[in-house]
Amino acid sequence: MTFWPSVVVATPAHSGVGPSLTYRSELSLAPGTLVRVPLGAREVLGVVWDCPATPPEGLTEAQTKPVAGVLEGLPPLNARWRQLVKFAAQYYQRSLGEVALAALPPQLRDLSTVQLARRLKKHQAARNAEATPAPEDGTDGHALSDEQRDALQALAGAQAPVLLFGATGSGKTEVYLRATQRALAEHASAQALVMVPEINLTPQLEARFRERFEPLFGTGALVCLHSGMTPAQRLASWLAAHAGHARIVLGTRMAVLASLPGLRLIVVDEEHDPSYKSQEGARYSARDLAVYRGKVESEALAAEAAPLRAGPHPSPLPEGEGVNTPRCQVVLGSATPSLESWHAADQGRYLRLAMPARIGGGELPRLRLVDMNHQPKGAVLAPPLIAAMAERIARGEQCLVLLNRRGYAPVLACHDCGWKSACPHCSAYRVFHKLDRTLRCHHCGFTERVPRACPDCGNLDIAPVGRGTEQVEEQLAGLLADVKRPDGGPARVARMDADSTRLKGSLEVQLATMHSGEVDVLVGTQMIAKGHDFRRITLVAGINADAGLFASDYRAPERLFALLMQAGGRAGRDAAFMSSQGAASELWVQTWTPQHPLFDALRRHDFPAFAATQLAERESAGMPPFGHQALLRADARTQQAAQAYLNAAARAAAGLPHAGDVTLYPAVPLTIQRVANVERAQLLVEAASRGALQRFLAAWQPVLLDCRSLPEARGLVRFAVDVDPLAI
DNA sequence: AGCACGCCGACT
DNA sequence: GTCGGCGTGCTC
Repeated sequence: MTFWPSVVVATPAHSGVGPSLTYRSELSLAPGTLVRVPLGAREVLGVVWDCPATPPEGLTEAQTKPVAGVLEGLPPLNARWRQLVKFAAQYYQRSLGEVALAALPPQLRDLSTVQLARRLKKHQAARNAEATPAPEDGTDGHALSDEQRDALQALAGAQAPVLLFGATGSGKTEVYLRATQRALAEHASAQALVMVPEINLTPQLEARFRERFEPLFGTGALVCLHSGMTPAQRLASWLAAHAGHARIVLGTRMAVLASLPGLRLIVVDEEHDPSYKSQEGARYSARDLAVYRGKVESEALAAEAAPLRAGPHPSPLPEGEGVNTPRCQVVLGSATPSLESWHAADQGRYLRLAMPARIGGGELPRLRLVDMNHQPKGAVLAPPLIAAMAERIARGEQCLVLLNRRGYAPVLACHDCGWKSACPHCSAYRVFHKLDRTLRCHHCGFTERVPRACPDCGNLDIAPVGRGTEQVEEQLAGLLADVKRPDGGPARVARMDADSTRLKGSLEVQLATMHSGEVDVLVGTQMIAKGHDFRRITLVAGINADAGLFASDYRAPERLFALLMQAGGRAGRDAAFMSSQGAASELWVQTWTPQHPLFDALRRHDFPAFAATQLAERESAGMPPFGHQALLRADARTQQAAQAYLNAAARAAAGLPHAGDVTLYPAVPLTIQRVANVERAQLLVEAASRGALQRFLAAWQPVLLDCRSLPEARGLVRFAVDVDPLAI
């Protein structure tokens, strides 16, 4: 007997290959089976999507090739996973195979069936050797606040995704831990997925989870899944999750697509963070997919449970809507939720649970706004801020200084002829890095040694313009040179950004010097605002915080509010230290627009009020979450070609079904028009509803392929659709 | 995406 | 005379 499995492989939507390819097989292959199949001249990894016993219409035996091999020892990917992948592919306008294969560990693609079998055997042996510890009550010694208790109780009965709106320091992590513990206790094969926005944040959360769950489930029960791991580690983690051996998967956005057959809980920590939106390949939102995945898993669990309860042995549990129905809970946590999630909670689609108070009764930092219009001209740091920092250091407290710019200065310029350190490959300036005397383009990576003199006129007087973290570190060291710590030592300033943490392990080293108190002032980019608990910080300063407010991005206020709230949350986290110091924590913000209403809400720590005003503005402008957007992006050798392609695609859209439900805007160049010698342009699509946008995009897809071959689009390098873009 | 086939410039 | 550039086209 012959079967005709339809197999998805990693061909992109624009390759012209349909959603799947049909092969031949002597065996019936269950949907979700991983196979190796011939494709052109090579052999690739594929996922069986369907396996009928009759060939599809119009396909002869001669046109099909046999399946080359089955990856033995791997259970098939289940129907819920396949539904998630199918939804993601459809929603984000990508091919099924591209999403499916991107969700699998890359090494699975390279390994032969024999190599894989060997690897699986090794893992099994290692697992057998590992002893399962005697179960203990892992919650011993972890008292809950009333708010945490209430939140957990509400969470237990929630039939919708939960938006955990918890202030910085309110103990959201403990809620995640308890929710995980409860979910895992439900069933011997139950699994939990916990996501964080950045790789940097995994180590400390991993430590918390290990400490709590290793005594209960052993060392192999928790695995991490993120792009910072080696291919072998990623494969091992993925296999453990897929086999169900891993009870907890902790990872970044990619983890949302992991195979988790026993999934009962999904936590999305810092759910507002833009890192959850993928910016290349399939541009999915891991947060949105988490919500969808929770729904799919819950429906499957309910369908499984329903016939049991209706069966001959009725459940002794109380009857009623939803009571004790097993489900996969989704928890979105943030102190400054995304407006999308906030709006969903307003509408009752999500259950909002608030934890406004800090653990131990600590106060949130007081806002100190510095009007830079009234400060000495050219001052990077206002004198009152310097004085406040000096005072704190003298008392043995620490300060954080936030500046969203790496390097010494964003531009190097010649005052004589007007030369600037432009990148030859991008429409951007190269950043002056004083430490290694280089000019570096942060967009394409092009790096050169700093010229001794102006390359255009030979003038020796070339100077940095503007300031970055390196320069602020240098200036602060000078300004605080005479300040003494309580131990009599000089104040010490350090810097932490992507440059200082590039080497493996250096992040940990820098965090350790901060924790030990060696460092008094830490200057850094966004990365210092996120997650890290430094107990002696009492002052946080955003020194060029509102630069982003002048950008045209309509999400700028939301992002600034979240950043400042998050940064401020680093201060005064240790209530005992604060009361022993007798000092209040402060969040200093240097701004040229102190009258901005954002700061009023920030002063009151009133996110709900801020969200309400932002949502009102969005509603009147028809912006998300009230309207829905997609971008068509084009990369080309010339800006003209990029725009011509986009405008041709827009013209061709006119006759399409559902075209009347969307608005297409003219093509425009991106803010940074050229990167690595590729010209970039985009076109905005707006619709009143998600459904209308989806229907239009589906109809548009083939047109987008056809338009590539138009004469005016000559020079087009690639195009991509970005559904629900974060920036337009 | 890969990888082939295919037609034009600098090297043994 | 070949090696190799990347432009077009196909993959069950």
